[in-house]
Amino acid sequence: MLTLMNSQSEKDFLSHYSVHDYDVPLISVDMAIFTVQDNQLKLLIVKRAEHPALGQWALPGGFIDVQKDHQLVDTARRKLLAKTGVDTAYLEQVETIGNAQRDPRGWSVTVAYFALINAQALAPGIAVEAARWINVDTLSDISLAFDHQSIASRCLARLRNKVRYTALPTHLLPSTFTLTKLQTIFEIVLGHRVQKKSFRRRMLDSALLEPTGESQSGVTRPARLYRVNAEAQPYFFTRGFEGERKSPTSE
Amino acid sequence: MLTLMNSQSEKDFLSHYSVHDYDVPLISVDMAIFTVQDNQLKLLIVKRAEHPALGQWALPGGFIDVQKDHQLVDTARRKLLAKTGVDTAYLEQVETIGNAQRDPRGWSVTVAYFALINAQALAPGIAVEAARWINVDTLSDISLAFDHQSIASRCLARLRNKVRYTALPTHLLPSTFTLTKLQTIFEIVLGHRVQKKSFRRRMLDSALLEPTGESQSGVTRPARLYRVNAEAQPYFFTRGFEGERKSPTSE
DNA sequence: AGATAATAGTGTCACAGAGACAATATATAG
DNA sequence: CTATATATTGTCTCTGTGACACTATTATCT
Repeated sequence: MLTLMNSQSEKDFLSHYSVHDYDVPLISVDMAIFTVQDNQLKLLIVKRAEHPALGQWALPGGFIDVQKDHQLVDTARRKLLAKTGVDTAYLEQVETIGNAQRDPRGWSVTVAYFALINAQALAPGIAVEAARWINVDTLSDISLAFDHQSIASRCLARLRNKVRYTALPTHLLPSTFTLTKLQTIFEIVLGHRVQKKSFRRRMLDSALLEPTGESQSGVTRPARLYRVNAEAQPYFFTRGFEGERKSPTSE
Repeated sequence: MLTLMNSQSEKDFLSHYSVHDYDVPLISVDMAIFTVQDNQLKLLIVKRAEHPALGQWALPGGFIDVQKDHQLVDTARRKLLAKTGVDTAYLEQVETIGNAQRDPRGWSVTVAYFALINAQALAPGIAVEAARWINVDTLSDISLAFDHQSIASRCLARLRNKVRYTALPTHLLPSTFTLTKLQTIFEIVLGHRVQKKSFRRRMLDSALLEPTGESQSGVTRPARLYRVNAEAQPYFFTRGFEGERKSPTSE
């Protein structure tokens, strides 16, 4: 009953189909990999080892391997693992850009992801020479291949925006952490201070965290350790951090 | 100085490059086109005229035309125009899905967009037989080709979520409208009622709208007409609609 | 042992914006 | 002039953030 007006069966159609009969765009995956080191939010860039843009700094990325990659995010995961040695990270698709200008090879589409990784999990020796962590604040000073600077900016904007009303930055920390550590990470990512009380209220009321029962002892009062609550669903706070309420110096 | 270890120049490289030397995925654009008719949020589906999945209902979509389309969104715009006759619509990229299973032709990537159009702008006669507007509430009862049901759900979820803290539904109305009309559209999209006062406060305080100075006269008190403020930047409310505060029937 | 320094954690009020609900305003129709 | 229907406004409550000060707990110093 599916024959309809077209007498060719789907099976016949598929047996003669080849993507190479068409003028197809390139498709790739590019990644903005973020971590926090030295109290700075940093982005990984790599030096291109192949044409085009050989020798230029760029975001890690590459083509889909239709044999190895079961789905799109696997391509991202594979690139992440290759460049950082990390296979447990938060990955989020940000945007797909496609046009005829962005790559000299022709019409090209790239799917941008961002990843958050814990700096402690980084394999130390990997690709030191061909890779660099740059402070995101210096992103605008740096020249990257293709449209990677713009892609990186978009990923950063998405991250910063999302941090306002989710608990994403937990992924930038080891599996257990103190609330003060977590707050510091939030502040680094957001780029401004937040009120201690507001921060703690949010985190503790949301049930996103659970206490491990242990404390981190130091030279001062020990801080309780927390981990991410495994049962917690992705959670959106009904209000974001609002930033400062009164600005005494500016009207 | 860009010669490096690789003696081939980028020009040489590009002159020998062909995308057809590689195993590349298919890439397409699929769209969830929404409008409001008869006080219902509706989604456009079309009957497939070609293999594969010939004769099945699906989301409008298709391949990038590397000649006609300057960028990805142009593909979406072109498909939208072809199916609805509408060329002024709100378009937003939602998600890109890629895997080996979703299309029988092989590894396939699709970029999903949603569009909001004003029902009054619809060209009446276009493709009536091969297209249908379905109520989004019946989406789960309907079988669509490929993974289009899942894509449509994601687009709907994105739309509903975004309506909570933006003024997107203005795009579902003609260029001038009353606040009551706008509120009704919000309620239809959100799927629940909102408080009249809250709604008006938000809209009027945000400066997203500006009064036309005119009123719509009817059998009762005339309602002021508004239009979208052209200078207004995309605006996110600091709080979303919160829904009902007390639920008297459920504890 | 007691004082000090330093960070962890809490109490409390002000404030903004949403929800609830009622009151008032302004058209047309009869 | 009155009734009806919808538009528009007033005002109180409620929730969650910002501000800021206060208390708690540890190690170290004297």
